[in-house]
Amino acid sequence: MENLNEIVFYSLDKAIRTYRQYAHQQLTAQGFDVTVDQWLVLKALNDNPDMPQQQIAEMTFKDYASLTRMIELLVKKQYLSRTIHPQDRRRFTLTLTQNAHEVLNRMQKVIVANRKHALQGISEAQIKAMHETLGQIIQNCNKT
Amino acid sequence: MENLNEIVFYSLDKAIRTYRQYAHQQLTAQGFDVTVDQWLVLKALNDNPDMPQQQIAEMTFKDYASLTRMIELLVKKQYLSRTIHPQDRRRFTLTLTQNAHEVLNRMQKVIVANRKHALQGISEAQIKAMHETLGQIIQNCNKT
DNA sequence: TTTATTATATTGATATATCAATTATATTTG
DNA sequence: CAAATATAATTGATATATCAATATAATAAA
Repeated sequence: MENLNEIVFYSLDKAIRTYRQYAHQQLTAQGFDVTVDQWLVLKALNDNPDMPQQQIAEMTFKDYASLTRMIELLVKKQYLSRTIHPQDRRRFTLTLTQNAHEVLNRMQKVIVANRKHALQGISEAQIKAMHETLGQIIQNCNKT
Repeated sequence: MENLNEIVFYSLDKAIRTYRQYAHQQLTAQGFDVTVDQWLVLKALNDNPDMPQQQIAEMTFKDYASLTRMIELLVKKQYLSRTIHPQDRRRFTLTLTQNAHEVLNRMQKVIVANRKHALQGISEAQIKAMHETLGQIIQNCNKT
């Protein structure tokens, strides 16, 4: 019991990696060329149209630099269009293309199915408990 | 309550990222030039001297290709020495240098403190429950 | 024993993570 | 208004993740 604390972070790491692998496999198997991370960014941009990139980055748990590069990629893939922001010329207005909307719609079913698959046999109560524990860990690690 | 399932993976992701950031900060603050991942690989190699890289990779949840590159780095940093395996010339024997042993010893205290910090205010029972839930997720995602 | 197959590890290409430095623009302050 | 400061985003350098392809050696099959 003494070393239980010591390995829970490995399980955490392993669980999220295993889930990501599974989710990615399902998506590519269905012919989507959007990664889980790219999906997350598109979703966040879609739900928060006029939000600065930095806040999108925080919302998606991504580094600013990473986000910049992901956005470049999504523009190149023609899922995003980037125009200068009318009020603040340091910023950009990022708009999802029609193509992006279609892909998001088609992906939704797979995403939901992935989560359901990953949570098979786990009760709402367990999920809630884990959620709370994770919240505590996040809080702890944000303190010095 | 309906969308609880849908966000637990974000919390998972966020928790492990936040923990890694915290752990990394603590290590660099104490002057260590070994990342958490590198530490994990050194530890695994130390505990399993004659194990093939593929198994080390599985044990550390790393991709084979990633591991190859991490090992290169660790050799360059003079934490590992690499010699051809006497029984199987496709393989290498990886040995920790004296320097690596010393660093591992000195890091141990910080690593343990990091985990303790991250788990403040969380009971053994909660940790155990989370551990089980994570195990179930891992199992689920390893099935088709 | 030669060939085919399998196993071990590396390499290349691309995506993401992180830190530090930089550019461009806005805002504040003197 | 001009200088200092702050903000938004990008860029560079390095580390890691992932997939596909390759090289080399070991083993199995013909």
